[in-house]
Formats: sequence, structure tokens, C-alpha cells
Amino acid sequence: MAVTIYDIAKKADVSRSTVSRVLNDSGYVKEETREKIIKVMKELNYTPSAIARSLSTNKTNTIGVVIPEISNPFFGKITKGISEVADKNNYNIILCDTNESVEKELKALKVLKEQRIQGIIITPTVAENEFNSEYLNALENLGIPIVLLDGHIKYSDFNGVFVDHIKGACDATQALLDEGHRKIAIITGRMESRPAKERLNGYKKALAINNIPVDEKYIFYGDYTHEKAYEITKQIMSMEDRPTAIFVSSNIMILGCIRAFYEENIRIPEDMAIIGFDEVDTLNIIGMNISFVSGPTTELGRTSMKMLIQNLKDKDHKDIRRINLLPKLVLRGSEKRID
Amino acid sequence: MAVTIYDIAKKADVSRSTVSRVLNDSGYVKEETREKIIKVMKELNYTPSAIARSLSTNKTNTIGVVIPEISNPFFGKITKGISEVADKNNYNIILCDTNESVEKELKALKVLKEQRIQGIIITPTVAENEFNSEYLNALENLGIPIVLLDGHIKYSDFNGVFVDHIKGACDATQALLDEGHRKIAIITGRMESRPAKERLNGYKKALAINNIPVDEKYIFYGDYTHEKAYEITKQIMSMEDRPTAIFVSSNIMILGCIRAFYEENIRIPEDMAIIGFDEVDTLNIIGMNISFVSGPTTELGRTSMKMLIQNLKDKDHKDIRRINLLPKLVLRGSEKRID
DNA sequence: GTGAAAGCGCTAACAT
DNA sequence: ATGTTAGCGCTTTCAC
Repeated sequence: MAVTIYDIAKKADVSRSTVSRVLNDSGYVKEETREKIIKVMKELNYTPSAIARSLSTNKTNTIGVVIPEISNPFFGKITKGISEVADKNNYNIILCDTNESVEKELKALKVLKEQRIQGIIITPTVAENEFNSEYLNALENLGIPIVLLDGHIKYSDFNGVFVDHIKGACDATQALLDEGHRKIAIITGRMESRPAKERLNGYKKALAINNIPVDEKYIFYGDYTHEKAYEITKQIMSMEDRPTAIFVSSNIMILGCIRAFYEENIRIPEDMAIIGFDEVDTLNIIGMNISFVSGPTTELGRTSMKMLIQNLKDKDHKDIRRINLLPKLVLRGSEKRID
Repeated sequence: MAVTIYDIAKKADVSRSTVSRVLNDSGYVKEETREKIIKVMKELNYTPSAIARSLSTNKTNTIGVVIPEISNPFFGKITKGISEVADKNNYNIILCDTNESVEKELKALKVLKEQRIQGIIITPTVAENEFNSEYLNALENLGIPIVLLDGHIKYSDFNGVFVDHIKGACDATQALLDEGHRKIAIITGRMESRPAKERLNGYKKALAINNIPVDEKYIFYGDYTHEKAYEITKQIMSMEDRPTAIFVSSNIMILGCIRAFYEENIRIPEDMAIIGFDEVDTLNIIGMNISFVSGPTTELGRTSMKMLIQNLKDKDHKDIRRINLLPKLVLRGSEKRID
């Protein structure tokens, strides 16, 4: 670790600036000198210090990624997308898993600021409806480009990349309608979350477009857990005027539904049609053929990193940019109507 | 970003060293002075530069995590474990996803060295049987503690944390034997990989212990993909002297098996018993009740980070430490023998 | 208890 | 085409 630019300079019998020049491919260096310096670097097994360079240039080429739960495949895929683009553009990623805790998130912001990261991609844990001024302050005080990843922050106007949950839910519901279903239930997510609200809106929108009145008794309020979805599904199965299809507005929850069906020997789609929001790879692989609308997860990550890089490039451009990515409908048969 | 220790010093009317002292809680500072300095820091919204500190102290408090595929939930969980422990000990994580490419891995090592990380946790992509001297060199040249994560490197002797695949496979097979199964098939992983080899060994060991001869016709060589496992399963189902149970030695592959069963209306465990290696959460949630042996994934991450921290603490202690974590057997009924 | 000064490894004018 | 020099923001002896 001891070998520095100075050692190289000494051994190659040049000045440190010349070494720095070949290091950065900047300025003129005689080919001969360059070769000599490079040779010495190899001999001494020299690796420049990004730390020293950062201090000097005031650039770290590092960004922060702040997400609630890296063990959740959803965020795994997102991080993958971010990583791909970051790598191509030679940015490093400092990963912060906040474990859905606001304190951890605040700590992460502090640490990242100390590390002088140049930009940040964040999926805020703070619920969108409860305003947290300390949090907003921390974020704004970073003084660097911020890209929100499918999560808003109250009273803020950061750039961001989002999924069009309304469109997705609307498409999913429409797919059921197209099959002739008229009594369509929805299992929502936690209604404090924006995606849950928007998905419910999308569901209602589809019904409205088709002149079908919204029937409150078909709206079931879930909480994103499979346990709750399981309960709800059981409840649905015992309804008098039972729906013929269910739009399940999250990937985890659809698992609870399937379990309930399984236990009650309900066949999909013969006895009950179903369509989910966000794909569960496993179900597809084992051949269950469940239909989904699916947010382009990895793409979400890629897009957010691209946006961040743009922000990093033209600092002046202060317009707020928001991109809504459209979910894709993947029909595999579980939405069919079979009488 | 502009505000530095110097600004604080000036405004608080002290020297930079005094400010530094309160920053690091080192040396004596009069309570009065300390308070004043802290006040000024708040007023100026000061955040110390970890970069400058790193340069000065030659410590970055940052480690590198190099893994092949962050979107794979297995590595997501591992990273989670690492992150937990890192966070508690105030280490930052630079994440490098190598996409299973050796070049990317080499690039990652280079970048991490430039960043002067203090230690590294790595699941090498390089196949264990093909020696890559450039790679080994790069790793050794880091000159920092290295912890291998469930992957060996030929001709090297780094510290590491591993899963006891032999024990796991042996336990799984034993569970089938305990149910009275005698004709037990195995679907292996890619045989170039150590886990695949070890799991096959564990399978054989269990048979040997029970004085049951290994029957080559029951050994099926898979490649970790669900497609291949699907094919193999179909093949098994059409065997003349068909086994009564299958040990499927990876989590992805068991999905292929289930698909094949599904298509052929094979019931688990009535028509075929099955047990897998590494849990698939989804299957459990939808109520399929598949039995597994499961490596303690998140714990693997935690343990590796703990080991790294230890190595970071006592640099002299040069013993090679290797920890084998034991997989846990989770029986849910799919291993049963029902005649 | 506090300050002065050197130094960490590099970059970037400015000279030459 | 190359060298000199002054930082970048902090820590750390060593004085006082």
C-alpha cells in the first residue's frame, strides 16, 4: 500500500506531475517517458489512491443506494439495474439497507454525506403521508442530485422514477373484463402506501371505463402480507354473491390467495380467475401459469441510475424530471373466464 | 459542501486541532470550548469529510462485497447479513456485482483496491477447478483481509465461511431413508462446482451409512437450471425401476421437478417423495409443503462479516480460519413414504 | 487545555 | 514536454 505517486516519480526519474499526467491521460507526455512510467508502475505494483484523488478533485465517483430491504428480490433486481449502469459509467455504489427503519435511513444519509457521494438513489421508508421534516432536511442538505425510486416524499420535489401503478392496475382489471368477468374483487395493499392507493384507483378506473359500478363489497383491504391475503381469500370464497375473478394487487399477497385456493380445491381459472401485480418468478417456473401486470423492475434500477448520471452531468439543468415506467401485462391463462 | 474544519475553527475562535479533538472525542477539551465548537458545527451545518479523514488516517472503514448476482435472492439474503453486521460496526459497503464474469470481477478488485477498502468478502466466480493466476494474484495483491463466501479458490488459503454441503445432503438423504425409501434418486448441480460435488458425496455417504449400494442409474446430472431438472424428472418418471424419492440438490432445480410432476399429475409425496437443498420461500407460502435442507443464508453473510471484522482487528493473527455452517433440515411432509 | 505545523497521496494551475 | 508549488480537509505529534 505504501507505494505512492512519489515513489513512481523518483524511480522513473520524473516529477509527480508527469506521473499524474500519464495516470489521467491528460496533457502531453513524451511517448518514451510514458512507457517508462508505466513500466515502473507495473514493477512497483502501483495502484493509485482514489481517496487522495477524491480529496484533490472533489469528486468521488461514488453514489449511494438507499433501499429498505436488499433481501427482497424486488430490490435485488433494482440494485442489479443500478449496478449495471453504474459499472458502465465507472461509478461505485455504497449500499445502505435501511431495514425499513427511519433512524437507519437518517444514519445512512449522514454517512453517505460524510463519504462525499455525488448522488443518491433512494426508496424512502418514511411513509408518504406523514411528513418528517428532519428527514426532508437531511435529504435536501445533501446538496447532491437525488433520484427517488418508486417512492414519494411529502412536500418535496425530487427527481424520480416511478411505476405507473394506475395504468398497471387498470390494464389488469381490463384483462379480466375482456374475459367477460363482471364481478371482480380486488385485494389492496396497505392503503397508506401510494402504490396501494394508485392500484385501487386503476381498478376503479377500469370499471368506470366499462360502465360497471364499483361495488364496495368486492373491495378487500389487505396489508401486503400473504397471511392477510389468505384470510381475505377464504372470506371471498364464502361470499354469497361471490366474484368470479380477483385482482390481487401485490406479488406477495397472491401467494396467500393461492394457498387458500389450494386448501379449498379451487381451480384457477375454472373456479376463480386471478391476476396479480408484479410477477412471482417461481410460480411461472413451476407451471402455475398465473397472469400478472409487472413493473419493469430491473429497468427501474437502470433508469434511475441513468437519470442520476444525467443530473450529475448538467448540474444547472434544474428542471424536475419524473419518469413513469409502464408495467407490462403478461397473460398466462389465469385470467380466463370459463363457465 | 464548502464548510471545513477550518471554517469551524475560525468561527469558534480556536485552532483546527481543537475542532478535530471534539470531532474524535480525543484528548482534552474544556467543556465550554467543546460546546461552543459543537454549536458552531450545527450552525454551519458541518459534515466532516470521510475522504480527508481516510487520507490522513489511512483507514476508510469501508469493505468490498463482491458477488456474482445481487438479483438472486440467495445473494440478497447474504448481503443483508453482511449489511447488518457492517452497519453495527460502522463499516460501509461498496457493492460489486460481477454478473458471473471474471473480467468484471477483476475490474471490481482493481476498483476496490483504488478505493482503499480495508477488507473484502467475495464469492468468486472463477470456477474452482480452473486455476487463474491473474485472478489469484489480484486477490493476494490487495494486501487486505479476505473472506471467502461459500466458494474456494484453487491453490489459495484464504479465510472463509462455508456451508457444509456434505452434511446437508447427507441429512436430506437420511430423512428419506428414515421414511423407508430405498430407491432414491439424486439430481445434481453442475459437477464442476464444489457444492454439487459435495452434495453428491453427502448423498452417497448417507446410502453408505445405511448399507445401501449406490445405484448409478439413480444419479442424474443436472446443471442447476430448472429446465434441465424438468427434463430429468420427466425421464425419471418414465423409468422402469422408478425411484420412490428424489433428492434435488438445488432450490432452482426443484421448481423444474415440481413442474414436471404437475404436468404428469404426480402427487407429492403419494406418488413421489421429494426433498430439496435450500429453501424456496414461495413454495412454502403457497402451501406446497416441500421439505428442504437449507443453508443458513443470512447467517452466512453475518458470519462472514464478523470474521472479516476479527481479521481487521488483529492483523497479526495469521491463522487461517474457516467456518462450516450446518444446514438445517426442515421437514414438511414431502419426504414421506406412502404405499 | 490548546495551538502550530507537518503530512496523508494526489491534482492542477503556473512556470519553464 | 516536464517540473514547481500550492492546495484538497483532516489527523497527529510536539510544543507551550
